[in-house]
Amino acid sequence: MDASKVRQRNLAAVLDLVHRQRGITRADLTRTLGLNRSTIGDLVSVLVEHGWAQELDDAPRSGVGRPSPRVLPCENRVVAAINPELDVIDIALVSLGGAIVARRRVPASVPSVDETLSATTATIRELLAEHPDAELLGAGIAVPGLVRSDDGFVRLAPHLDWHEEPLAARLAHALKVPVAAANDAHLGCRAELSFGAGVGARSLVYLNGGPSGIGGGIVIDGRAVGGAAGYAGEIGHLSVDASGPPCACGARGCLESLVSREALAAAAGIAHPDDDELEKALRAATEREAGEPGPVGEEVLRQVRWLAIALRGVVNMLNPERVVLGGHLAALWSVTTPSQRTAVLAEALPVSAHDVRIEVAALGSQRLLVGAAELAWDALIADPLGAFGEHRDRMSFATLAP
Amino acid sequence: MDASKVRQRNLAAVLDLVHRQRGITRADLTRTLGLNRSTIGDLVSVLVEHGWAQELDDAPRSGVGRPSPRVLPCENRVVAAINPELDVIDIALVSLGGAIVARRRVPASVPSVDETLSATTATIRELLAEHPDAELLGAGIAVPGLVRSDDGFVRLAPHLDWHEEPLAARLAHALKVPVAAANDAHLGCRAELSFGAGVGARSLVYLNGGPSGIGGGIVIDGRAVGGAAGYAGEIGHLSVDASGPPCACGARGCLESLVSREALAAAAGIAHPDDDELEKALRAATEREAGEPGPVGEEVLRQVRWLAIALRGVVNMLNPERVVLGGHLAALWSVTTPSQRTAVLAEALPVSAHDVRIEVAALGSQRLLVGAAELAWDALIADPLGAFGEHRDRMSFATLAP
DNA sequence: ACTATTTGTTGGTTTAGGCAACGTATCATC
DNA sequence: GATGATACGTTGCCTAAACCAACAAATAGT
Repeated sequence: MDASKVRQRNLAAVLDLVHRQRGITRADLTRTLGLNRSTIGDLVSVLVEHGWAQELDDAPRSGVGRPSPRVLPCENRVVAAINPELDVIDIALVSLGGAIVARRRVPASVPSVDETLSATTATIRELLAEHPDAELLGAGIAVPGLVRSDDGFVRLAPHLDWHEEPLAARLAHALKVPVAAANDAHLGCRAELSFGAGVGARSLVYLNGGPSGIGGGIVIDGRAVGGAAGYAGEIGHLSVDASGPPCACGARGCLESLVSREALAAAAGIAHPDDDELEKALRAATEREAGEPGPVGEEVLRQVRWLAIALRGVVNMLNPERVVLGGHLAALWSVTTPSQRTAVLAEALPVSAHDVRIEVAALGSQRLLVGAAELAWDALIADPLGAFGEHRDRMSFATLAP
Repeated sequence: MDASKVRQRNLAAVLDLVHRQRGITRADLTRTLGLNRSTIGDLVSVLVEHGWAQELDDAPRSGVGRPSPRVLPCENRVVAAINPELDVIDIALVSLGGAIVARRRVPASVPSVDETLSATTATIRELLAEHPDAELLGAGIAVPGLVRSDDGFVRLAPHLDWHEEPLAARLAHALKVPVAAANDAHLGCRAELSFGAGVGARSLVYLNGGPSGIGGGIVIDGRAVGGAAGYAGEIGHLSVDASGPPCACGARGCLESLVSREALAAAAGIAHPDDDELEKALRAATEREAGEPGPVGEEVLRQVRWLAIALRGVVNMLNPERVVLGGHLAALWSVTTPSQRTAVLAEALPVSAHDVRIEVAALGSQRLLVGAAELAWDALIADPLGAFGEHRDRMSFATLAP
């Protein structure tokens, strides 16, 4: 830890706040980081010089004293965010500050890696052409599968039928910018942590119900948990019923084989709904059933009970500050009654259960793109000077195996 | 992050290595920390001046070049480690470097907090009198119960019948040194991480089978996970069988109600064994039964299967690098066959299961004392100059509520 | 207008890590 | 055992960067 490392950390800390708060006054930076006024001034001016931030004097006059200028992220700096799905490749440019600058959903049908890469690079080039100011600095990919965190190598994406693909390295090769990849639920978690229902939490557990099952992400001490190789967070494969039905993973009674989108949709009488449709249908059905226990209410209750077993285990193990539910778990949660909700953690250890807030994810359909962008920003924000300047060539690209 | 904080961090990093490696050459410090030779020399000399370390020229001649002196922890600096149990209060002085300097097991019978505190302070005074060189710098308490990490406040220790006790604050008041307290399984985990089966692991999960159930500890990125308030790690209350027997915690089918010391001991035909006796009895019984499935082998198999369900969940959720089993879980593991062992993670996600090492805890009956000492050392090592020198009075004691 | 308050700005100070040159202890070879 | 190569400790100087104090600027309230 020498002086230049200190500089790098402090610059990163300032830029991170500017990014996550989407603008913050210098006075607030001073208070939050505990550094001297003059140091903050210096750090901000370095960031401005290097094109990361701009200062604006639109201070919201908030009391006596000289107004503090707001430091805003430079929005022409963007990263690409990619989320390949079964029927579409979702691609966006996301600016510093987490705003989606441009987005395109490219139709596809269980795209191969080759198809995904060519569609992605072409689309990103188009989007960049339409936004000539935008400066592409990196990219992040949200993959519905197991991704090695070191190098963004896709071990397995079952629904896309991808196996052992050096995805990040190949896209980095094509785009000539650093590319990172991670599991989609991880990145949903990252997005909610930075800009959604997880803002401010130091420890949280995120559970996402997606078409391909239940995934999740874990945050401890403000940092996403990857585990030894990046595969952490597979909460869908927590066992909740030893004698339950077999799961695709080979085990029995996994959470995701008992709490499923399909069963909910079937009970509500609709097929292949998106999250909003599902929630609307569930809400309508439960209102229709009113107090009486009908088939939808029963399915909801059944699923909530299985979810409760998993949440109890997670809360007992990790004592998180917050639990965030996304996808069909958010739909499920939104139609539960207050008494059902309190019952969910009634059997968890009281000391841990008492202060947990269970919340519904906030970012909707932008979540995975924002999360993928966060992943890409991470490396850039961690070293605001390293990404440019004289040693750009020494930058760590994900490398393609020969 | 100003210059003095950098100094503090670097001093802490050096001292931490000296402590955990129980001595390390200056050359190795240089390589490990990536600092300049002259800086390491300076840092070490500061630590020596302040009485934390000593340099010895007993270099294990290991090649050409000028030999590097070894930096050793000063072993007269000690912390007290306390572990109240049902029938005994285990008390020790533990030196920097993690060696137990003196230990006394004070008989007791479900001691109250008052009894524990008076016996503890008296015993520590005796031990200090017997070791006039020893300089007491702090204390750590391993409590079989739920402890708030902020201030070492015991929320509940069911088997001792302690409720809402400001334990650390009261002992700090009596001893006039900073005192920390934490859950015993947490501290077992800390001990194994620093000096036992977890050395070198960046992420590990520790499961301990004790007389009062199954506790645990989680390490992510080399740091113990406390959760929002310090109650994380209660892996014994992970549900493994939705329709299982009721647990004392109010839920059903918790791991610790299906995998228990009592059932193992009963099957082996002994009462109230300690860990070693249990392992010996199990080993003898399984050898006696040889290949044939006897009652002991069946109980072992049954418990291993429940354990496997919990471990599968933990591995899928956290993707740890290592799993360490202690207490009766170590005994259980040590009598399993190779095929039973491979079956344990056979149904976990292969990417996560593939690289996990399952190991048996290494520190035996010293574990909790060493872990409690680690907790006490943490605060001291983090600020080697702060604990002494001019601002000793500004030191953060756990304070007793008025 | 005047004061109190908060914040940005500037120039000098201090802290501590890096660096290069030099001294020193060991090993291998002749 | 001299000699050279190697690795490491030691010393003095250099520099990066955060802090500090004094001053300037901009606001709110009287």
